[in-house]
Amino acid sequence: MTNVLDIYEERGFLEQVTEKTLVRKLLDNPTACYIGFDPTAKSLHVGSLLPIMSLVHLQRMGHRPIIVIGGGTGMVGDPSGKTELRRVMTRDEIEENVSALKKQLERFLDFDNDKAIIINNADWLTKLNYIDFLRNFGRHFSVNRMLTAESYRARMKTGLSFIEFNYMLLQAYDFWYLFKHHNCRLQMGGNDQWGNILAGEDLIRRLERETVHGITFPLLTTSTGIKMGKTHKGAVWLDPDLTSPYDYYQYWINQDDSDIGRFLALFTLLPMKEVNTLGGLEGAAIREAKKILAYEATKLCHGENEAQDARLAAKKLFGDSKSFDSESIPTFSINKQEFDVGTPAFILFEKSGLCKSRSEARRLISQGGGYVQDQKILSFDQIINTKNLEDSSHLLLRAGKKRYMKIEIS
RNA sequence: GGAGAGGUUCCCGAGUGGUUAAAGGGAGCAGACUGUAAAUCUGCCGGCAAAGCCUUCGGAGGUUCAAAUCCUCCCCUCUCCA
Repeated sequence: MTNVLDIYEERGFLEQVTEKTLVRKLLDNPTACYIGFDPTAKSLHVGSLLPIMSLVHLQRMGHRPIIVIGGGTGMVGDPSGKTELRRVMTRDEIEENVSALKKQLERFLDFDNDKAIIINNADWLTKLNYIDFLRNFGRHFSVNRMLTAESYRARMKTGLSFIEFNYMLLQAYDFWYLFKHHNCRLQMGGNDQWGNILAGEDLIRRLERETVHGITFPLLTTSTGIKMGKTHKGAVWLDPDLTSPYDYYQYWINQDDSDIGRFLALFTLLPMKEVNTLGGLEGAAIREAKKILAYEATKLCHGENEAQDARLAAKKLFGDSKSFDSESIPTFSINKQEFDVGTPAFILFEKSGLCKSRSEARRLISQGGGYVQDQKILSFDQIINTKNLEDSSHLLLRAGKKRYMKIEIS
């Protein structure tokens, strides 16, 4: 049987490992492994996909993923990767997010019979007593050591508050808690978590004289060096209400050529043979690989049907024979009366959500980036009404080359 | 607690009484070129039915015909000292 570690290695998941031979040995047998997720938003986004995929592989190989939602640590704020003090969230906000995230993860992992579990660290962290905590756990942390951690060193210039400084202790405590209660001997996370993971490993060694392990993943940036998952609309969410499966599919298909091979390995479950073949494509042929990446990634997140719809919509909108009727193109409804009267183009663009403001819509159209039924709109205040429909039953607006919006008349 | 520096539009960062919706860079958007890619070039990049008007430079007041810029108080951050 293959060891997950080999899968990770082959697919490019590994950045740092505490000790490879020992981790491999550990993973020869079913193991509980934890990853923490921040409840700072009500949905996970593409940036969290890498850890999620790592758990998918883990579970497929017979191990047990433990997802820790940082409801407790979220109240403190992880300084890693942040240049500024994080906003402190209220308990209610966090609670709400915790349940939303749980739902999303269920798409990727099987939680039946506790094959994977989700827990909120607020359950144990909020019960801690300060003095007891200091005496029993705080004594094992050397401030001198902590200050050498990259995450803290980076903050020495810009400032670091005491509440954030404690984050590392809490995450270490998490690891210890999971070790005690769930026999968890492995923690994974983004490379910015390395220091926190080591702190936990260290704590468990001191308290329990046991060796546990950690793995970190590379922090993904696109080839252009930008953090993944941002578009002009903001983050790319896994929640279909925040980012439609159509947009999700489009996000993947628009990735840089040079990222495709790497992303296929990380974000799909295709066999590596296939990944390597697709990743080796060059020139325009890469588009085929992108289609597969987009389809597979959408399928994992939203299911097969949604992925097919998104693919079909893309084919219709971007293929040779353009057609404008597809189910999964983002749609905006307008009532018939209002439509018959007519609306200036820039207002329609703003209303439908294609543009964030009317000014933006004006600019777009003035610069020649606004289309109705594939016809360029010549002036921003051109009236759009029934006449533009021609034979069609609905209207298709386009912003730039790639963003579409279907207008339905109801 | 003391001394100093600072908080500017998504981010970085200029600006120290009118010519400032605020330089420059990054990100983003559009056009050209393409392959729904990258690179490159060009334009845009607070809002508004818009050659005008309105709102922005940590917050609240004040001086002035005129304030991001000057004064007062407050809040926050950093550096050094305790």
